[in-house]
Amino acid sequence: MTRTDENVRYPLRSKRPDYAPGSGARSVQNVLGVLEGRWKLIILFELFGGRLKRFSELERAIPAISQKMLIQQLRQLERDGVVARIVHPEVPPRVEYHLTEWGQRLCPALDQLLIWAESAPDEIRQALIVPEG
Amino acid sequence: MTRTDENVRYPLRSKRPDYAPGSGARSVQNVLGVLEGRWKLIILFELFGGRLKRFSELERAIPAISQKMLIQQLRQLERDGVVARIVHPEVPPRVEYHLTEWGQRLCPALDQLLIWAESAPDEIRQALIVPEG
DNA sequence: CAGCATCCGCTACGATACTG
DNA sequence: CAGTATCGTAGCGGATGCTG
Repeated sequence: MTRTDENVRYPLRSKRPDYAPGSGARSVQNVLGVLEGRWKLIILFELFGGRLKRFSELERAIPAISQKMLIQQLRQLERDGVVARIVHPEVPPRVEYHLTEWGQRLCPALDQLLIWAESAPDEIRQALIVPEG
Repeated sequence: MTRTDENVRYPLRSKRPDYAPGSGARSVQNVLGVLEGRWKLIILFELFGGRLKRFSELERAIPAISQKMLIQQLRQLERDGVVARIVHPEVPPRVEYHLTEWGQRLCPALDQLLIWAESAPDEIRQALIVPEG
């Protein structure tokens, strides 16, 4: 068992705000927490493109991610019902990931987010450039 | 100067992935990083509702946030051109926050996110309930 | 190939106390 | 009222090595 990592659920990051407790807002915040995590969005963007993707395909598609993080984020997304995993009973093993039905419904939202991001004023895009590779 | 906190810019969480370097993807990732942070979305939702809001109004609206975090997140949002700050030269001081024009353009995206969040299957909403207050 | 296990640095976040 | 300063901590995320 890992010490801290891994299977913790943290809606909108670790301890949730007791924000409008009991109301709809609270649960919406919880649900949005599903998207938290450094690589979740990137992974989702990747899966939107190509229906089914193998673990190694995702690794190649996102060179900067470590194996640990890739698995961890995928597992959390799976646990939260956004992506699903297909294990092919073969040797060597083949595992494929894809979006669940609910996960696919994210598309419009992410599209809008992209549109917004691309509408960023030049000054802001400039300011956001982080030097050093 | 604070040790680590505060004025760090961390697109999509601290060190960005050298994901599709040079392409548009990279800068989109950077821009989306603007929304990162535990309270950013909550604050933005709050500001969508009521045009101008005072610091203390935000505090009251989001009881679980600490002063430090509220300021920090507001400052970052301000720096990134999403919210703006109006300081009224009065005693006692009055400061009001509101969305910039670009910030307002986030509305469709956040709307879609809400729609998605509310479309969560009951099983998932159930699973997301975190016990203990 | 897909994945766990483990050690570890770093930092985002929280709680508390103080100020103009 | 609207902040700043400081300290302590959880746990995210990286690197490396091992397994079926």
